[in-house]
Amino acid sequence: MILNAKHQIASLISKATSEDESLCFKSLEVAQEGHGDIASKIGFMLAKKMRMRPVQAAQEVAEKLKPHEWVKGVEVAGPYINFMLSDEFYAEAVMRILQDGKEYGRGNSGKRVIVESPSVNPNKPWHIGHLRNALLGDAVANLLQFRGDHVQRMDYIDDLGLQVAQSLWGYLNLDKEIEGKADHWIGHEYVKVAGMVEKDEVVKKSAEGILREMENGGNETAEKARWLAEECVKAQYETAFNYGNYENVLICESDIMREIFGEGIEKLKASGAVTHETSGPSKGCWVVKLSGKMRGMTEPDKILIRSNGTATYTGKDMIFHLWKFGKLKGGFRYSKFLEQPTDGTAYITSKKGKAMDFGKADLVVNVIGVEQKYPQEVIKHVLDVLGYTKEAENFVHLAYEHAWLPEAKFSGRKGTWVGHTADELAAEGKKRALEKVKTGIPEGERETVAEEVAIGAIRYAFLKIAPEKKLVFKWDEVLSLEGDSGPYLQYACVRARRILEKADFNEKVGAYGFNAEEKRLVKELAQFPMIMKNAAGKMKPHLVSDYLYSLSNVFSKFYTNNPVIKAEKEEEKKMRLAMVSAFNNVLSTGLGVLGVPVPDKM
RNA sequence: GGGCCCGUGGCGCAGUCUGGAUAGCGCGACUGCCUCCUAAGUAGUAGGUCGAGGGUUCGAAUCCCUCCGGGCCCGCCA
Repeated sequence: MILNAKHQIASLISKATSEDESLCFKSLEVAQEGHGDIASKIGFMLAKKMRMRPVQAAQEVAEKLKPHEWVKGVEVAGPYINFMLSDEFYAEAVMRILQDGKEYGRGNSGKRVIVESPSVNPNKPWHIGHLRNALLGDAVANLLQFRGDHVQRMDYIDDLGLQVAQSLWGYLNLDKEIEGKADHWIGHEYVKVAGMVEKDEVVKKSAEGILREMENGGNETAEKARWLAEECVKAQYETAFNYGNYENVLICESDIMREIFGEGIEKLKASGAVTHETSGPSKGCWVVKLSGKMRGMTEPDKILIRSNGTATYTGKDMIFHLWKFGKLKGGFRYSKFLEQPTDGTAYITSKKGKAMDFGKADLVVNVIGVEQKYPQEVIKHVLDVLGYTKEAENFVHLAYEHAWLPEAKFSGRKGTWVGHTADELAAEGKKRALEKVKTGIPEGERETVAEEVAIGAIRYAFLKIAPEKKLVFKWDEVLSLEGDSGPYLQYACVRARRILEKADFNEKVGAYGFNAEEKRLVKELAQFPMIMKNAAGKMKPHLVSDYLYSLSNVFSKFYTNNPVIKAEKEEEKKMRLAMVSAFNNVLSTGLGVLGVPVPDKM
């Protein structure tokens, strides 16, 4: 709605100045406190052209402005023109939100999008670094869905890694039975075996033998490895579900190798983009020549196929991306993996299964650590070389900085994740929240409330900071229940809902004179569509967090000083109820995108 | 050697893309506010050379250049 107001005002300025409407629009911003509602810096922009100083230019323009029902007043403040919006605008803004309901601010872009996340190796539980990836991926997927994209949440499972082979070696030779939660068990097993491998050449060779069998496929060891990997992923998904995450499809590396790799590599070879080296350091390899085309690298080539005929990680990923963009004829078959509590079935690539409509994306978003920036750029570059210019543009590496502990970085091999897994974080959060839950809440509901508060606090803590920011992990900050935190937003939402429960609300509201705090609230609400569109375009959930926090802040101030149910006049009560309902609508939608749950009470 | 990211009150951040009015917020510290819709709230006080220096501009935290500090990357690992 604030956009509509800006367009109206741009039109007024355009008529007054005969300047292009888009230029006038560009001069507008949502004003800060004390400078009206919408401010124009058109004075600066036209000063030179009009051969006067900005202050005079603003004065000239202001005098020629025609009235509009949404504009109550115009004030020239030095070089700025400040517009005060009318009660009619505010009333209409509130009604618009109520009419649109859940659809308010939603787009209809209709793009096919793949969001790849979190792609955690299937040999350990999620630690807080993986959690950051998963939450970012989930929130970005939600944001794009809100924009109207058709989103495939895709999880890449590296079931052919040495880590899985080593864990399997431990399973076969040491313990033979999974105890407790599979991801934790496998994680410990891996630490144990990795330690042995360092000292014991026989173990090392044995584990490497397992890896070879896995890569060859079609044997009992490979089946077993796949089974173990899936057990681990299922356990990791328990963690995911606890945090409210879900996936649509899991793509296993073993299936990439079996189903699409051959076609992909032939395509690359035939395209001429990949060449076979007959001399030099990369003799016998298939490489992409990058000399002079990519900055920041010493070696001019990137090897996709090694001289022994096997594929590098980048080689596999390259072909995976040809598939993601629908550039291969072949594809996968899928079978059901898990029924998810939040959003239906997750499918996994498999030998049998059925064909399904995954892939063929217009836009690919990879949520991957910043340390993989270079191989990701290689893929983007090769797409471009292959003539897939549009696809190269629509290949996005959403890089995030890692989260680590004050004392050390996480290492799967060394087991530094022990005591700092996403599971333990949720448990600790719940414990802390339980201490704060009001005694007035019945015993049976306290656990649920504490869980929702904890998950909300953690999700918000991760999502409120920009992904490129390093995150040195401190329990107290992530589990904060006050101030700029998840529970603050939940609390505002709960208070709003309680008011709505206690009062009869009829959407028909007559003419009304808004006070300053009411205007602030409505103005904030009216910016929601603009904020969401911007956040989706940039794929930055923290812009949503920021907005929702300041919205809740404005609501809290409104709440403190403006009684709703006990409002003095009937019109006042009606309009305030409408505002509270609009606030509840916007905040609930926004929290939904962030995946922050709202408890019934707190 | 080259490339990318970060540097904003004691601590943690937003704002930088798209330059504008006294640089916002949270934590921590201090002082107030619950006979009134949930005080996980709210009102206020103290605390800042926006890493440094130059440049562009009527105007720079924001754009350009140089430098400093921290991190990541430049593999026939993934």
